[in-house]
Amino acid sequence: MDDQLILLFQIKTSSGVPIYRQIIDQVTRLVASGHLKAGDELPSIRRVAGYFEVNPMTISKAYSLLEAVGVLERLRGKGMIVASDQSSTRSLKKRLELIEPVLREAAIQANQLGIPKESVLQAMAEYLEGSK
Amino acid sequence: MDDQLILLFQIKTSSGVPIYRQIIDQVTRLVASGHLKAGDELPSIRRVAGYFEVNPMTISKAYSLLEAVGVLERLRGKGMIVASDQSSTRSLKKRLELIEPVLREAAIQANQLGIPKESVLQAMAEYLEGSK
Amino acid sequence: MDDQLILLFQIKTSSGVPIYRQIIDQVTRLVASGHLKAGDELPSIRRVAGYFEVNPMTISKAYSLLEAVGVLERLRGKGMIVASDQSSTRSLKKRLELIEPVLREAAIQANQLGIPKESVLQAMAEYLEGSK
Amino acid sequence: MDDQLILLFQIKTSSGVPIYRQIIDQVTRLVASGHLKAGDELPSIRRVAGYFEVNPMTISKAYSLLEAVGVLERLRGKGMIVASDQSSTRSLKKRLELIEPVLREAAIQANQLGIPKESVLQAMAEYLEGSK
DNA sequence: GTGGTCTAGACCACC
DNA sequence: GTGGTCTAGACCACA
Repeated sequence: MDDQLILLFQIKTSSGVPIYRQIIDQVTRLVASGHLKAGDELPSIRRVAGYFEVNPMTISKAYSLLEAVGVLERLRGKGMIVASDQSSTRSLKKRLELIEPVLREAAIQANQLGIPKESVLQAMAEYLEGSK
Repeated sequence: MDDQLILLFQIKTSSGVPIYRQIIDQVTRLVASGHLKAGDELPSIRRVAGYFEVNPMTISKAYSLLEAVGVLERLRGKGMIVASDQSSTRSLKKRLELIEPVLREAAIQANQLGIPKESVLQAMAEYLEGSK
Repeated sequence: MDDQLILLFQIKTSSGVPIYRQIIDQVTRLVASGHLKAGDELPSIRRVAGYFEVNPMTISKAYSLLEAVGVLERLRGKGMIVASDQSSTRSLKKRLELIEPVLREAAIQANQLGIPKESVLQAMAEYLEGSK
Repeated sequence: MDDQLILLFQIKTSSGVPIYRQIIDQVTRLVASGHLKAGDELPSIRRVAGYFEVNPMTISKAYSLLEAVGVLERLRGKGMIVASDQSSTRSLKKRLELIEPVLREAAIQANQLGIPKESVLQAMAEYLEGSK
């Protein structure tokens, strides 16, 4: 497992979202988008914990929950790998479902603020380019 | 202070988001969108608490934080009103700043999922209509 | 009683200090400094309340407390006047005692902030000129 | 977090000033004067509450407001630390701004009492020595 | 271990 | 009537 993968993680210590949640969400998306494929190894708990200077228990919790959901598999003595059956999460439809909540929330807030639809979409388009 | 205003609040107990946060967010948006103007009275802590059957302290916490941020003002012995200087939150630019975080987050997630820009904007457009 | 006197009052509705306290403190200082002398009439409760758009009860409370302390006297059907015996509050020593609390508080805060003595005194000197 | 820090707090129950305000003011000054630096840990809510025999919520309120103002930061599951960006409160100029209100108030009162400038400054100088 | 949230109820100050 | 402050104690989430 090389360091490259660790760099795929983006952890913000003070952002309201709990660290283990950030890990879970990002692994889920990396798998759904195909950046991580069935059988790929994940960086060890110790590596991630050391790299981000967080408690190993926190990473462990994230991995365990991902295992419970069927996204990861535990390989005795080796570590965690992406589970074999990930077919269901690859389709565009499935991926759109994953971002539906945050899109809906954004839409609600925009409407409550009375921001015109065009302005919202324009801003969104910008951010989509910017976060590439 | 009539009942009309209380109806502007939408509180969902146990939706993850703490009650006092829901109040804060809604008042902020009502002010930013112009539904609440400088000098407008807010429903009293006890009224809101009674109406939604929550503890007065919970509402008090929300109002106090809104005062600390400068959105509300206290009228001793009378109640809370919208603070006089709200010029900074009215412009479209300022309102766009208020939803920037959630839009950015949505953009990041979409890109991590590898969803094409057009699909995201299309979905967003739908939700904007839907939440009106 | 002319309007001049009303102008001697400075009421800040939103300053933490209760309105009736502001009235009391200012009358006390006006008497101690000799701006108000024994027998002088004070503006009626209605005038003050009307001028500052506050509840007459608030002004009444302040006058009553000043009467209880012996600073004012009630003249049946006429209003309030400065009490006859005010000799004890006129000396410089007595007046210095009146500002001791606020000076001490300022000194404590300055020391906790580690501000050099000279800077504090210089700032104070400025404000003394400015508030004349 | 050792006991040293708790000793930096001075809480006077029932002195007019609410307990949570006393905490806020003292932390603010400790940070501004450099006694507390960015990253320093604060004594836990439970420790302070236990030490002074006050309700944890009271201390929590103080810490929360200090976080809202940007003086403190939360370390999830660990505690509160002094926020990283405190550059704005360190300079002598900024510290002078912090005591400006109380100095101004003192100046106003002194002038209303007609106390000569020299007497005020002399008294102030004494108190500055006395409160060291 | 840490802080966050909420409740139920008390007492106070102000208007 | 209004909000402010505090208590005592419960339960939860996070590390």
